[in-house]
Amino acid sequence: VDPNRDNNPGAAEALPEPPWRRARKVPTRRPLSRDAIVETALRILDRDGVDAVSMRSVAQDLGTGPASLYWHVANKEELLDLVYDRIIGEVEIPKVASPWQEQIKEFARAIRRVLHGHRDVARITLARIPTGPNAMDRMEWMLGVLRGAGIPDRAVALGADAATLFVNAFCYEEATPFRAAGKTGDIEQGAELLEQYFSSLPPERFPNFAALASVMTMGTFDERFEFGLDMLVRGLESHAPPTRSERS
Amino acid sequence: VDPNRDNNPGAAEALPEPPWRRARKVPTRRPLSRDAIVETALRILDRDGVDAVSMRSVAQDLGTGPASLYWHVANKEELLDLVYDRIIGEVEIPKVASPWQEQIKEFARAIRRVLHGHRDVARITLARIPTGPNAMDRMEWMLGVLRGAGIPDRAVALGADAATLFVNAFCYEEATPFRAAGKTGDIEQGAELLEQYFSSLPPERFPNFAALASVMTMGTFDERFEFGLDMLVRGLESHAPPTRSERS
DNA sequence: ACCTGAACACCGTTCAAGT
DNA sequence: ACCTGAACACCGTTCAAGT
Repeated sequence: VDPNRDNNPGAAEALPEPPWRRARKVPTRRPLSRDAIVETALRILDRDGVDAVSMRSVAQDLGTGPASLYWHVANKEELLDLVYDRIIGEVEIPKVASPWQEQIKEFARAIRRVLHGHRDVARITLARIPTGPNAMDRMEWMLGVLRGAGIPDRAVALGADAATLFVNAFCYEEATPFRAAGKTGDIEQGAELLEQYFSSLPPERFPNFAALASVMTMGTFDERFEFGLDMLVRGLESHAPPTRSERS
Repeated sequence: VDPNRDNNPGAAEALPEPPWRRARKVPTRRPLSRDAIVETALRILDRDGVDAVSMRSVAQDLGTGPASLYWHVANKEELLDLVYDRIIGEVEIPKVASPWQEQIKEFARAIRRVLHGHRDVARITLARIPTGPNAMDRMEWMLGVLRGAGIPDRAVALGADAATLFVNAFCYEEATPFRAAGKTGDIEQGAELLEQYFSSLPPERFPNFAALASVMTMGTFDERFEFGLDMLVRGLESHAPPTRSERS
């Protein structure tokens, strides 16, 4: 786009500017647009995390004031919706012909990977019902896989819902830095403090914590995710018709 | 507490004030305390929801300024931790002797009920690792039930984790008013709009949505919760040793 | 030991006015 | 049609000072 050019559809074809005429006030930036705003928000998110994305910070990065954004997006909520759908678009839909259980798991892992690639973006996924085109395509795919597995419609709808909830909630937790009793810190340090706390508990009141202390805090996020995913798929499986090997 | 009374442990036993002496400056409120602050925060939460709880609003209800709270709580995060543990204390630990599956389900339902009784408090549960005494007692109980079911330690720890995640995430979603593309509204209206949207989708791109449209949006929260809960318990069950009837 | 006022560095959104 | 400045009504937290 040439900002020195008139953008008037009804006008005669534009001619080159006469050389003696001064160029129009030099534009310090390209014009605002929904896309430019979303892109900027995403850049700030990737750089400084979700809390750093504000109407003000986005506006500042675009060289304008916060009020100017409201022509292009309804409010912050809508802006985050757009950012989110853009990120979900990065999730590749598995197209290998593997058993449906493995396809679902691989898809869940892909979502986790992509969310992880954008700082703590997972913290904005839970509140919203994803209706953007990218999210819709992926949900459509998931419904297809489950229906293809012979799971009854009701279980497909409710199961896909539960699966989405699990993945989002897990990533949400994972994206939240360790917080306990007002102290904020990183995860490594948090796990250590937590283990200390658990093993300091009076064992007569907390015999199970005492017995499980090592297992409770040892589980890495990967381990916890895979376990939850597996539980979920087992739950879904119990709604699927028996396979040939099970029937025999 | 009589505010006209000295609170000096080392002093001689207090006498009645001589009637001619003017009463001390009339105290407009009882002194601040952790408990009073938590109680006030909870009252505001119950009245106006989680977003209305701020250091400023709590302070105002107590007749003071926000800075005064910081002597008693480290920060807002810690205050919310305390409020949360207090609410979790309302969850009754099931003590009926029913099968472990039913105990877990009843417990999950109790948590949902209690969270529901306090507006959108579920929106603060996900980020925090509950380490308050009430939450710890309840987790201890849950670990006991799962271990009692013969589930191996690793599966107990990871399974309890996943179960907590599910209940909290579900209630979180349930507590969030319908939000889509920046529009905010209540849930009834949201379900309607969502159904409209789903059934307006091009069926050649979204055949599964088209087929499931009614099932997707029809599911009430109760139905979705029970389904997810059941899936979860089925997943846990698959880690338990076979029962007598299954062995035979 | 406990509380306070004032200040710092922020928010999202609206609205009349400008081009 | 698109952008702006200024204002409104908020935030959480700190810190020196008071009692």
